[in-house]
Amino acid sequence: MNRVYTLVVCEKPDAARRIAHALGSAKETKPLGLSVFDVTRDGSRYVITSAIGHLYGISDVTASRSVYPVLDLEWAPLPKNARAARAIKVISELAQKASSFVHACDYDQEGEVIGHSILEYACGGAYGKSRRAKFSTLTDEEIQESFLSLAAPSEGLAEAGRSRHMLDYLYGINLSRALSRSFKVTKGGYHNLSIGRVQGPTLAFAVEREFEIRLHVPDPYWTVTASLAKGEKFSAQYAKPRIDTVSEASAVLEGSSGKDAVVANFQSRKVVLRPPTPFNLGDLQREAYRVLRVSPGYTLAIAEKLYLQALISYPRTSSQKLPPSIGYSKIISGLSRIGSYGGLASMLLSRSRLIPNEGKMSDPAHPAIYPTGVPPRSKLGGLEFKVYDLIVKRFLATFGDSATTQRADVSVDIGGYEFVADGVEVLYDGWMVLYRPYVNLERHSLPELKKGDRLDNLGVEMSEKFTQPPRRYNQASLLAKMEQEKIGTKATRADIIATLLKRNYVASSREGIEVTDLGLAVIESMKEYVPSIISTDLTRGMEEQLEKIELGKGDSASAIEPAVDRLVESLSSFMEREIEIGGKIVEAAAFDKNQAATIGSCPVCKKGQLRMIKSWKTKKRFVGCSNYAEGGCKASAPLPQKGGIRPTGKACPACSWPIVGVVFARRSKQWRICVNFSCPAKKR
DNA sequence: GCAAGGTC
Repeated sequence: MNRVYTLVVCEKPDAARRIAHALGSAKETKPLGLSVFDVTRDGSRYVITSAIGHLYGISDVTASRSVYPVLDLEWAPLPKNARAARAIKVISELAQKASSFVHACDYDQEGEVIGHSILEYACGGAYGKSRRAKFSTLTDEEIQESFLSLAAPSEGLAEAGRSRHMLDYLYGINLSRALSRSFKVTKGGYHNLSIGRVQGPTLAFAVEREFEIRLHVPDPYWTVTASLAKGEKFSAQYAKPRIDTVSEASAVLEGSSGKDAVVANFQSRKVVLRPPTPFNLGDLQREAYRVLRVSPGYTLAIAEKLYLQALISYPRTSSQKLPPSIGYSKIISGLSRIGSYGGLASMLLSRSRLIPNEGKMSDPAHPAIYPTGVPPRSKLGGLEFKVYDLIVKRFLATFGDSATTQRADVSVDIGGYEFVADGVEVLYDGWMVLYRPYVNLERHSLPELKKGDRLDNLGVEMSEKFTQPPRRYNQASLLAKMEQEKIGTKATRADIIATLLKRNYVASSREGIEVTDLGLAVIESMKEYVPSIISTDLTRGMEEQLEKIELGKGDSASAIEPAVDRLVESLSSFMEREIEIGGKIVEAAAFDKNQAATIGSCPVCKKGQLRMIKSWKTKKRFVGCSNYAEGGCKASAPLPQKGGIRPTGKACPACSWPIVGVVFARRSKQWRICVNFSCPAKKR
């Protein structure tokens, strides 16, 4: 056997496996549990192994977590990560006998950094002499092609990526420590507070919406609706959709009730609906939330799994474009042999030309998400299949014909008042056939009408309504906002939202995402001392700098040094007033805790509030009175130990103890129980 | 028990 080999470093074990299989028949060994593949192709021997994501990161050389500012940073193996440490050991040993190196991590900024660290620190500074494999999908063809056109590594990209790590660490760690320290010097003890370049603006988006909602004053208005028929029934709205006064609405109602209804105008026109654009990750996450109610984070996890099985292309992409080089007809004929896609695929395969309806967004390293056409090796699980099906049908639909709908508008005169209605009907399905059952089009029909037609007036009604505050963000719409503002990466936006929830800066309720008092207090303190951290400007400025570095027009130091100067200045003014800031944060956290735990007023002492308490001893939760201390009220009651407890604000009619809701799963039915253990209404 | 970014 050839003793000389090229060491191929991939980003993750599954990528190493796919690359090895694409290059030939590989022999696998597992030193320290890490897969290593040995394969010979065209007379060259390759030893292929992988990282497990980042193996190195920035580490703090100071020991204590309550010290800031931290400014001396260095790259080091990730601490407390035994798997990463084992991978470094294996790669270092393989590197010693390697004659050359291939950097085969994902082709993007972060992938460049992952490979750079490994080649520099575990392979004796081999980054500069390594060669880069560039692929955007893990299909055999793309991998083989990438090995035929190995290029020099992108040093600018690596430096830009390393600078990004530095800046985020400097801002994030120092400001998070400043917040936590302000809490500690005020109240003592540690409270885990954090802020960063992405958390800051994301929380600020939710705060802005929170204010809009809290400051909204509902304005009454009235609507008048008529039930009409000509063979087919339909309803029509008074032409002024918002009537400001009850007297005006009553006049319309009186003037139109029981009066002749005559078509004053009828128009219909054709509307062309273009096919949907290919999915980028955000589009997929939003659509999966809309049609499957799957959270953005979970959708990404499923897509990642499908990618590693080579069923779809790289999912962490912002592109909405599908270049012809991916081989449209080959993919579609592949799909025609999978499951029930044969019929849909053959509709497209019979065409002379295939042209996808591309969107505007692009990505430097990857095309939009598309199915590879490779059949699944084993049956896909329920949700996995649903997400795969969504991706396949979206891909097919982008090649479909434009659909045509008929849009009709009618205006009806009823006793001198104008009422309007519209109808939407599909004349030609086009791409919609390919995208069922995910098409989002509301059809409602109108009967065949023409000017002068007399209609049956089946009754007119008026109703009072109130203007509504803007809707709360949910996880999908907040993610969409982050995407729109270009904050975070496609791969981490869902995680950032999870962190805000974990910190209790926001809470997720049935209505959506609500900002807590703690979240408000954190934003207020940052607004005063480091306003840039809650604004998207910080990211914008950083991106500009990084792009220069990537293109070789700037260096890391010139981006980092001025940022450190500004940060140090802000931190010192923050520290000067940390007791005052801490006071507000402590108060807000206490308020939230109290708010969350309060179940209702105490029927025994009639002074205190009943709260949910977790026993130190038994770790079980129960209800106790806030008036318990120093010989106060002893009222208490057990609680179910499983499920979410929701205050209802209602009292039991039989015993006047509070009624709570118990939920066992998201969106499941809420069970309402009286918390009083000896409530007379309970049959025991 | 601190960021944001990878991956498991």
